[in-house]
Amino acid sequence: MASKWSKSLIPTARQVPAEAEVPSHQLMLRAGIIRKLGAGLYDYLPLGLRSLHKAMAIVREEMGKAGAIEVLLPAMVPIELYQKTGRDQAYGDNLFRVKDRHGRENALGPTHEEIITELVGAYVESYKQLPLTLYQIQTKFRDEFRPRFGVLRSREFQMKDAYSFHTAVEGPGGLNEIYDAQYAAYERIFKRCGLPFLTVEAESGPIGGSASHEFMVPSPTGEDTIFESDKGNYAANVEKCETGPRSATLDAPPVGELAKVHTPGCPGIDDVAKFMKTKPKNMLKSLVFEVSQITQEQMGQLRLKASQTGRATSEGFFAEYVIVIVRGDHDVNEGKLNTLIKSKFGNNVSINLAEPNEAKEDGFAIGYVGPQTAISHPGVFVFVDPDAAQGGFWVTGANEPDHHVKYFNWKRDVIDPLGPDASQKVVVVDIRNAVEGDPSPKGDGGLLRPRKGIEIGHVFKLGDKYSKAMGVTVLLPDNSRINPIMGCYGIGINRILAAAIERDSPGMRGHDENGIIWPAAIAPYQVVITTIRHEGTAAETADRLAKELEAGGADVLIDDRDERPGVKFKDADLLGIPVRITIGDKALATGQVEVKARNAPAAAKAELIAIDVAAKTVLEMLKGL
RNA sequence: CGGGGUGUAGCGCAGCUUGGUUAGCGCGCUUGACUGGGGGUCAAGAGGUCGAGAGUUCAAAUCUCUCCACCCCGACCA
Repeated sequence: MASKWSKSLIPTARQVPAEAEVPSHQLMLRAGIIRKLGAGLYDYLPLGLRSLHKAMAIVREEMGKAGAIEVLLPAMVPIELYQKTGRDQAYGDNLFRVKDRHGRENALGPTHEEIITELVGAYVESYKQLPLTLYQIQTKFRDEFRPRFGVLRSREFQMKDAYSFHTAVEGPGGLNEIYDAQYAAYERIFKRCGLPFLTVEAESGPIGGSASHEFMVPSPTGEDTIFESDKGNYAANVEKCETGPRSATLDAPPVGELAKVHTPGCPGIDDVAKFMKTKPKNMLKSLVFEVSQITQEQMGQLRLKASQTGRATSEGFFAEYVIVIVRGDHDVNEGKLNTLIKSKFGNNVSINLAEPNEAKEDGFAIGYVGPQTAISHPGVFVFVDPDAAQGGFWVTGANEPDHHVKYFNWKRDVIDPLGPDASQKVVVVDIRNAVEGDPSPKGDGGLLRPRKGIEIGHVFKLGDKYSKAMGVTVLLPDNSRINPIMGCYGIGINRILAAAIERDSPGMRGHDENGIIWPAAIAPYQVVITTIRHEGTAAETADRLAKELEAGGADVLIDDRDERPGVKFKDADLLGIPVRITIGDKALATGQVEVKARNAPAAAKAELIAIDVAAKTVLEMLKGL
């Protein structure tokens, strides 16, 4: 049955609620799709739920085609499961915790690797049962620092999360095969949802794992920064984005005498630059990181506190602190740093910005640290970005509070004093976030260009991180046991809706000055029938057309309200239903109705079509929307 | 968590500086009339713990204190 507007709950608003900043948020509120209940908490009204369900249906179909099987796990899970993998710590305050009446602690799941692994551990005993891909569509909870942009970053949201289990990475049934199948399914899903998207290499973050890709809808309102090579053969999230070779020299001759400058109350780059009348790009920024070793059992909890500045461990030489030096106008990339640290010190270490007071006790003048620290702290490693490993007029910290130096020179002030240790202690390496114009890592002369994107999907190759931590094994043909290899694959369903409204690519605009322009596949209705006066023949014709359209598979909303035509037209545009059929006396007199696509230019006239063929014509039209 | 800001009718806002009738305006809502192809006109209405609590005062939306919620920027993150 077609829906009647007057019988539904579609509270449209003329004015934009003050809290909404981005177009999708504003329009979802104005069109009566969502309503805010609290920070990052939204009611989905009838229109919103319809779209959500449509996106879910597409996801389910494509998951099925990719061989994934649907399950439903509890949203509330015992905290012990997350403790087993250390993610109760890794997720930190983002994890919602609830105590039950017996005082038992539970988490509201932010993502379900542990829970699915537990399930598979219980029932999957043999390699014969693998590969296995399970998925669910479920409400996830994350206690975001700062929920914002409406449903783009909310504290409760619908996620499709799939998990695959394998005995091997390569070969038939291996992780790579399923990863590729999920990747392909994602491309089909987003294409069907009418989203212009690109896939980028990504950092895996607290989920962990070896490889990962994100699916991004380009949009100026996106929170992620993507870099693309202008040769079109490389794209990555800034968190992951590598750069091609950049030249570096620590041998450049000094351009002036090292001079200490009193810079009272200027710990920040910008303050110092202003104070010394120079630019951040002429400064060296030194960040102090603390390296800690972590045992497999107590991941994320045990921190080794060394008494000296450096010491020997089973891993070999072990630094307690690492200094990272980048140009003042650049940012340290913690993902790159993490990878670097792990390759140097082993997988059991983690790295964090040093706690200022602790570091001060250990002799670091936080806020005024410079590369010369490497000399006074024998155990400290120094990683230098190539752009910082140059000659020039460098301003940097003097390693004492309220003082900086100018004319710092690598060779004279660090390399030579260190002597033979220098090459081991001072390492030049790509350690910063990419910036516009950096060389592409493909090394083909391409240059990196930035843009913003909304992350709608993310796929990961997890390896055995979770199966190992959870103690899950399967038997192989030779009767040996392994921890299954895993992949995981997430889609933010709510974000599909917001991204559809935000989208702005040629021929794929998600909104204009009049309202939303839904892609037909996830529009709450495909057709809205607007009667100029809802009575008599017009009302009957509306019902008749609705019936024919529904027989053809389209969802129809009949605007049966006793409103003036102007109001109905404005609301129809605001809602963004792909096709509007207008029924008025003039056309009706000649047996016709008017048909207009929402994405047609506002000035374009509606097409007059005979009632008998109207449904057929509209159904045909919808295929292209 | 740091910085900034806002809480007055469903939505958007004024009033607060300088305390003083019954707290206003626009949109929306109700009723009636006229109207009827891009957010109509007129008339009559309904709707408020002024975020909460405490204090000062003869008197508090307005001044003071405490708390709460929300928004923006940042640090951190799907």
